[in-house]
Amino acid sequence: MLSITSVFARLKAVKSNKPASKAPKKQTRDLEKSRKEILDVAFMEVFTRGFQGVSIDDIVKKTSLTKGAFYHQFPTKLDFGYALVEEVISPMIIDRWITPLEQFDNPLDGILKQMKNLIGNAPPAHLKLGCPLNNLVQEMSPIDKGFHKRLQTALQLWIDETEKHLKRAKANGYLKTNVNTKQVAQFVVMAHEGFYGMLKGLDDPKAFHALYNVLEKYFEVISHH
Amino acid sequence: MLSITSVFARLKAVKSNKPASKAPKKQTRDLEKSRKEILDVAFMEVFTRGFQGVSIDDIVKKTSLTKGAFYHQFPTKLDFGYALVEEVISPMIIDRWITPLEQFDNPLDGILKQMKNLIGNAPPAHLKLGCPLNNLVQEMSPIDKGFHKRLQTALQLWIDETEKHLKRAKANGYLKTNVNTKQVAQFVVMAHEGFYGMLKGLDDPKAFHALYNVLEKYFEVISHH
DNA sequence: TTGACAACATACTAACTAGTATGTTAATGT
DNA sequence: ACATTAACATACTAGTTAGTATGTTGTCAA
Repeated sequence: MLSITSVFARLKAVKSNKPASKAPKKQTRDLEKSRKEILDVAFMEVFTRGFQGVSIDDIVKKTSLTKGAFYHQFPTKLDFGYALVEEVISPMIIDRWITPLEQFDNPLDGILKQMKNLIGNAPPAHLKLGCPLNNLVQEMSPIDKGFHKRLQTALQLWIDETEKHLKRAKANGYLKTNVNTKQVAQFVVMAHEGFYGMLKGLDDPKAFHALYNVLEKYFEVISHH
Repeated sequence: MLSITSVFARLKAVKSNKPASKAPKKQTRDLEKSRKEILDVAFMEVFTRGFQGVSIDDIVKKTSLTKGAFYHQFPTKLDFGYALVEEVISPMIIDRWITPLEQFDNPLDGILKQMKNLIGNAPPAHLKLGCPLNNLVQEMSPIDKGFHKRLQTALQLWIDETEKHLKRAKANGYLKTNVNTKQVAQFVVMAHEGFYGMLKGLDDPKAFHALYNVLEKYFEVISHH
């Protein structure tokens, strides 16, 4: 049984759950829970085979539900894809790449350390799948406007949240005052996508360290010491 | 030999029914020519809609040929995809990103200038399509071994050829002697893919300059002056 | 308790898909 | 000049696809 959390062990449970939990009500029908189950299963399917490469029949077959439930949640396959971006992938980015930075006094260290944790130490089997967001950007952004819009929003969120921490780095005196935080934030997110894309294409496990070293050196250049 | 010099310029180009320039070689059947026509048309289709998003019927419909010709050339859709990578995309990378560097005494300048030419000055409509190689890497690399192998070869070619010019840069005294040319070559190719992916996702035309400036600054750090 | 409706399940369809089977014709060697 | 075959064209198939039509049942307010 594949789930998001089993793949990304560090990913905490996100999103809402059912209303106030009083008595253990044995619900056999729960709209939100069903939506979560579908999106959870579908995430892995789309992640591994692409949006166009996955059929709705495939998804529901891996679910405890049926096609009726699917189309009760999502009017069309595209709408389902939009929900994937907004309700699964976007929160995941925050959880994996932004929230952890809060623990670092120097966000630059946090960015590097997190890259090492989540990319450098990832098993090759995971690296071959790339980045869920980047995959969808490359595949669906030019094909469908609705996708493009939502993927753009997700990317911009990542950039904006990264910049907040870079501003904090500047305020804390780690970052030189003349560096353009917006530029660096864009570059950092670009590097994430580029790293993922590269490691997906190449098989060389040493490639990460090569890329990482370059980024590290760049960070030194823009840092006070 | 396929030499697609300006693929991007022929977004709207019609098929080139070139009458023989010299001897009136009025061939109505030409295996190589047919292969070229199919791959040429198919490249744009796959480029815009993805490999899985394009059907063989779609492709042949945009061709002067039919399905019979297609399957006479390619045993299966996958084999056709492999040919796309090897016969169209790989030569394109060399044409667009490697060969132009020969004209530069300082290859680092050439890399930056070429990025500005082919990415920075590209019309937004083209940027939205991303990079043909990167698109296929993200979409097909985890799905099919044959694709993965050939895409990896193409990427490695790009890296290796880039490194050759970086070594030349070092020999010419432009690059500091202590820099690892292989690392930098990997980073440069990663940056290309990252740039493309980023600009595909975002709509901001200024994003290129932000990314470019960072890369330029990094090049200064590793350069003699 | 009982409608009433939300949350499903099941069965179906029209369109599309990769691939095949088989026919047709242009080129080529002899 | 003609038989052979490579280079196609045409017609078809079995399987898949997104989406729909319609039936069933759990849940809850009154």
